[in-house]
Amino acid sequence: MNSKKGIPEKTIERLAMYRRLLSGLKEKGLEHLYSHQLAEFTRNTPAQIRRDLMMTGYVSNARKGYTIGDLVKKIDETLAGSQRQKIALVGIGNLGRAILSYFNNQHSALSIVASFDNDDTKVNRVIAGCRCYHIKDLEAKIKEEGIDLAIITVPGHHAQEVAEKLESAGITGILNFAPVPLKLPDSIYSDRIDITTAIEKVAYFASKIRKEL
Amino acid sequence: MNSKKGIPEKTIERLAMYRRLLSGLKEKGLEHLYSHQLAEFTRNTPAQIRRDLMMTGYVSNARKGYTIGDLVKKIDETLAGSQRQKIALVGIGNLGRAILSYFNNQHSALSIVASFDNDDTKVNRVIAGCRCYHIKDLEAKIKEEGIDLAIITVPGHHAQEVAEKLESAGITGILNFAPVPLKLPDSIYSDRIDITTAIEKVAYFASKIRKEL
DNA sequence: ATCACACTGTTAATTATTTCACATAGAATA
DNA sequence: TATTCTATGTGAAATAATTAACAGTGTGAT
Ligand SMILES: NC(=O)c1ccc[n+]([C@@H]2O[C@H](COP(=O)([O-])OP(=O)(O)OC[C@H]3O[C@@H](n4cnc5c(N)ncnc54)[C@H](O)[C@@H]3O)[C@@H](O)[C@H]2O)c1
Ligand SMILES: NC(=O)c1ccc[n+]([C@@H]2O[C@H](COP(=O)([O-])OP(=O)(O)OC[C@H]3O[C@@H](n4cnc5c(N)ncnc54)[C@H](O)[C@@H]3O)[C@@H](O)[C@H]2O)c1
Repeated sequence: MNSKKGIPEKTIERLAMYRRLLSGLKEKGLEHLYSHQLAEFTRNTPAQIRRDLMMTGYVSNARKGYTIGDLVKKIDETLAGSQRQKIALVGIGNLGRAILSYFNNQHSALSIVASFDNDDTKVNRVIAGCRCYHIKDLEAKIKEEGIDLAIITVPGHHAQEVAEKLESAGITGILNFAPVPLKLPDSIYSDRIDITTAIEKVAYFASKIRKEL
Repeated sequence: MNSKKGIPEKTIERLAMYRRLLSGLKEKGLEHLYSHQLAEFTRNTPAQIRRDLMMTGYVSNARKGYTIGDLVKKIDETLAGSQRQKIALVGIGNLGRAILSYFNNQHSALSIVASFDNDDTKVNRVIAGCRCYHIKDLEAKIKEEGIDLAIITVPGHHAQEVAEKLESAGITGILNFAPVPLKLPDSIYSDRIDITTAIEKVAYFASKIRKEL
């Protein structure tokens, strides 16, 4: 019933964030809130909030604001969060392990069900309930488990090669932490988190602020 | 000589990325490249590249494309990367340690010079050449070392409190990994990396692609 | 020395995102 | 029941970001 054609990327990001925040508030016993309250929590404007929530098709009952439970449910639907999706993580290094142990405690609809490495000393280790397989078994395992998504945390110069393996294994979405843009067909959605760049950006704008004062 | 008023955030991010990529290419012996080559490497359009590089004020010599060395230097200037900035990292957990050991091997103008935790068992440990101090010494240490920036990797419910400590210690830029938006005055630039949200976004668009095919 | 070519720098057009502003709705009050 | 009042949903306006288009330029070929 939802699904116009095309919710903006930025809105999707914010919806995911609203959902997490709202779930937290619900657990604290809060039942209703207004756009300006959510705006306060998330550090943006009430207008933005309303426009974002509009995309979910949820209709509040005006005077009392949004009913948190229903809203969360509606965001779930919108984000297709109702469907379970399985994730593979490739590269059990420092970052990979951090993400693995963090993420699998958090989530419901998404979970990391297998990890891969090319280092034999890591194969068969179990971290956060998730076993590490050798990279050579990647395709078989992904097909066997019906895994849809992947997180890449291998060194930069291996990222493209790993991405291509994931592609031929049938993965449709990749989140890449390696500092290298991936060349992939449009039939795969891929996004990158570039921590170094993010720090450099903070450095730039912080130093700009310092100069202006 | 550069510094119009206000290079867009997105451009700053891309410039930082171009710089890293170009530095790599230079080390491999490449001296010149065209906007369409850099576009190929970074997975975007030549027009975008040219527009971004325009902001640095660098002028290429038409027929041969950009001289990589000079271009990197110009990006350095633009990103104020010439000035050294010191960084503090708060929260030596899984993620904090991963970032610390990664980042301090990488960079020249930016480095993490101190870390902080409230867990006594972590205090005084040295990771990647960086000593961990007790959080109660945060303000003193930051002032003593002249630290400008901070990375927050503490659990969500401590992030705001830590951010406020950083604020009163005089920090002007924060990169926050906790899944909580921070309330801070405009005199501090703060950005957030939200890994969970990023995965959810990939899940959304990947499943959208699957449906459309 | 001249020409032709391929790529740049930049302005203009397009597209995406955010903000504004207001008519509408529906609880609460009397 | 009628009235008031605050917050919503949404078109329209404003702003930001990307893409296209093209005149200009220096290089290498002739
Ligand atoms: N650690 C960080 O905070 C951080 C920050 C920014 C970016 N990154 C990027 O994330 C990636 C991982 O960083 P890290 O610090 O965890 O590195 P790491 O060296 O600790 O881990 C890399 C892991 O990948 C495995 N690996 C290497 N080649 C492989 C292959 N072909 N197939 C499967 N596994 C392979 C290695 O065995 C190792 O376990 C790197 O690309 C790094 O640039 C990390
Ligand atoms: N690990 C990940 O991949 C990941 C992914 C997404 C988000 N995050 C976020 O990053 C943050 C850190 O994650 P983590 O997995 O490293 O957690 P962690 O529990 O391993 O580490 C947290 C560290 O912060 C310290 N700490 C707690 N309160 C503190 C305080 N008041 N002052 C100073 N130090 C304090 C703890 O002692 C611990 O060392 C969390 O907010 C988490 O939500 C982590």
